[in-house]
Amino acid sequence: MTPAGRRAGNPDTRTEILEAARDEFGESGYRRATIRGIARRASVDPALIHHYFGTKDELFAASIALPFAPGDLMDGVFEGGRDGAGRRLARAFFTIWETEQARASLLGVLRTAISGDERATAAFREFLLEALRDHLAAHIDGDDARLRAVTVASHLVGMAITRYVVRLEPVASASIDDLVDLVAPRLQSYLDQA
Amino acid sequence: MTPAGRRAGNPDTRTEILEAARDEFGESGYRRATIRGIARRASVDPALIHHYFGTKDELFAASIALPFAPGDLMDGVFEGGRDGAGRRLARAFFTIWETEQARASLLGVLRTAISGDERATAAFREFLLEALRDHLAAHIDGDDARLRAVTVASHLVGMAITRYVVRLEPVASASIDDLVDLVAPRLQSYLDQA
DNA sequence: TTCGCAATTCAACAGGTGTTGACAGACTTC
DNA sequence: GAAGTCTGTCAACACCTGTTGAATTGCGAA
Repeated sequence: MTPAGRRAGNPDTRTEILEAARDEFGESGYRRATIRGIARRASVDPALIHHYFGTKDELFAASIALPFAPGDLMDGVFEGGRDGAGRRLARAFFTIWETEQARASLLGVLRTAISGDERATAAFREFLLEALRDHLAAHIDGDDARLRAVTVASHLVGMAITRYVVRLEPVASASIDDLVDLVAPRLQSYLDQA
Repeated sequence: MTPAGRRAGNPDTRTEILEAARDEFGESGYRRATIRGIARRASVDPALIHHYFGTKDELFAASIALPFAPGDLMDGVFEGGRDGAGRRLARAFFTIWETEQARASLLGVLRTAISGDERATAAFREFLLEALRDHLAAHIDGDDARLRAVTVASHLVGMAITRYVVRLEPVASASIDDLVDLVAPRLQSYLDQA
């Protein structure tokens, strides 16, 4: 189709590849996604992907970079103290998932981690640890603080799966406001119970 | 290694293959699991698998059969009315996941559904619908009954993922009693709120 | 203008995959 | 004990995968 050699103009093909990769990994996870599929989506030869990003591993790593720092986000959630933190947490969580780029990245990580790949699982575990569990536990009292923190994280992960992965109604097309109203009180109760 | 031809004795090789398949699909999901890997685990030639089960699809279908009927289970949960149903639901859920065979099957379904395979996702959706959402919603009042039912299911799915898939501590090695104590009140509150 | 470098494709590799058909050995039945 | 059926392996197929090296074309600087 496309003739060999450099194209006319100065198209940002590298970025197009990265976006195609993010979408493909988001839809299929690491294993099911193929270099050839990503190349097709970016209208590019597979070899070009290796030219820019090296191995499939490195491409995946580059494609799941998040447009925010989880730590900062958690700081915002607890800025006003524990009162209302459940609500702010729920809103922050769903808001992130609604932004297209973040959703694709998060889906890629989630799908890959759950697929059974040991390295991906470990990475996801670290992510949940640093981003959620430890920050949450720091604001919970009692000796089961970490247990309750992970339970909060579990609830959120579960919501993401039914809404964005399985797309089960009526959660899939509920408004964020409704979801926050519903979930926030239970999250808060996990945080508060002494 | 093993000589060609029928083996001595009457070993139930078919069952061994099925167990190997269940374990392999449970660890890796449909895509990552390979016929050759299952054959290796069952100490058998790959062709024998096709002889017994036909295609990989059919083997997967045979391997995820659950040793219980979800409908019956839900009947038990609501037998004594809505009072205490949250607790009975949580206990039933974790108890099932603790039985080895069921866990492998459930992991296989979960991993495959979340991997992005459209057919598997649809199947999982139907499963959640029939097994959880509709049964739960029938015992919840208010016009957001289905929304709250799916939220309950989401929480449970999330717990299964952190405990059995990601194995994030301290949820991974908490006792079932502790988990039930923690989660049941919130499930109950989803069921009760009018 | 020319020259080097970056962008891009082409063709091929080595390896893994599901699946198939032909063959071999042991149990079952008459 | 011979015939037939079930259990099992071997060898090969067609296909898809990630990856590589060489070749081709355009851009920017000297």
